[in-house]
Amino acid sequence: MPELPEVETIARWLREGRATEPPLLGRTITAVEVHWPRTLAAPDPATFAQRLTGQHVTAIGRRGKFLRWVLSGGGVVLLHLRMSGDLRWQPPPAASPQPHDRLVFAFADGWRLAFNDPRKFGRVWLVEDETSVLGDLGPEPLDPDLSAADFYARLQASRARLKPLLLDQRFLAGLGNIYADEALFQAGLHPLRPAHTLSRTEAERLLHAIRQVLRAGIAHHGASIDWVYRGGDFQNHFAVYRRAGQPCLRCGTPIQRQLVGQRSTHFCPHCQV
DNA sequence: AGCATTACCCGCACGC
DNA sequence: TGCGTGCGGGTAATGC
Repeated sequence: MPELPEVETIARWLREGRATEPPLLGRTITAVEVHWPRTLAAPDPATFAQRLTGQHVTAIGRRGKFLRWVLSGGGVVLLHLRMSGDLRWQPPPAASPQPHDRLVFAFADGWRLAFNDPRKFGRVWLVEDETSVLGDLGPEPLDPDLSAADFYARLQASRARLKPLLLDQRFLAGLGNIYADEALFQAGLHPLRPAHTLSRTEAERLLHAIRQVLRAGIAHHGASIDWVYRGGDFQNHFAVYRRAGQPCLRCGTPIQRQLVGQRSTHFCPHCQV
């Protein structure tokens, strides 16, 4: 799934539609099918379907890795695709559900939008107060209001290792495994380095690297590294992720792979000290 | 004790 | 066939 860049991309095409797909904005919801109830974090399926019927989405946004739909009649739908979630438009006439369709939104003109999720990790909420779900998220790395000084202060406040810290959505919202590895490489920082040991200069370098890597990921519509998602081509621009044993693009030293906090982590043992 | 940090685990599909 | 791996994070367990 979709780390931030892909969520950004999905938000864009939900808003604008693609050549062969309608935009989500303004289309009236006539029914909601719940094929896998556990996908709904809240409320219960009957309430969810009843409250959405007759409404339309007036605005689409993103916060961290959450997609955000503002509803005409009040309330907000939040969607998290996790590892294998996907949103798929289905043209009329309505066919039987695809394998792994967990939630299907049906619209007045016959088009349908399916939340498809093989691994069943994805979640959808319908809330009045979105802070109940998004409240603990850290700042947006691409927000210009996040200053280098702020970022340095946040690093100073933590004794955690850099890699797990970058994946902690309370520290920073939206970074995932690929982008954490790529950003640490670009900043020349070792993933096991304790956060509070970074200098101001190193903190500034890291923030800059994070922003650059995220912008590159967005520009390439995310990465397609396995069967889950095949939209973007950022995988062709990885410096370290999934390149274990291959030569570092900067110094030629073989890239190392190591589990850190249960997540596979890739780095150059020479460039990242 | 109380906080911060880390490990386990959740469905499923794929490649070796 | 079996095993390792995974674009994530809630919760239980552990560490300080």
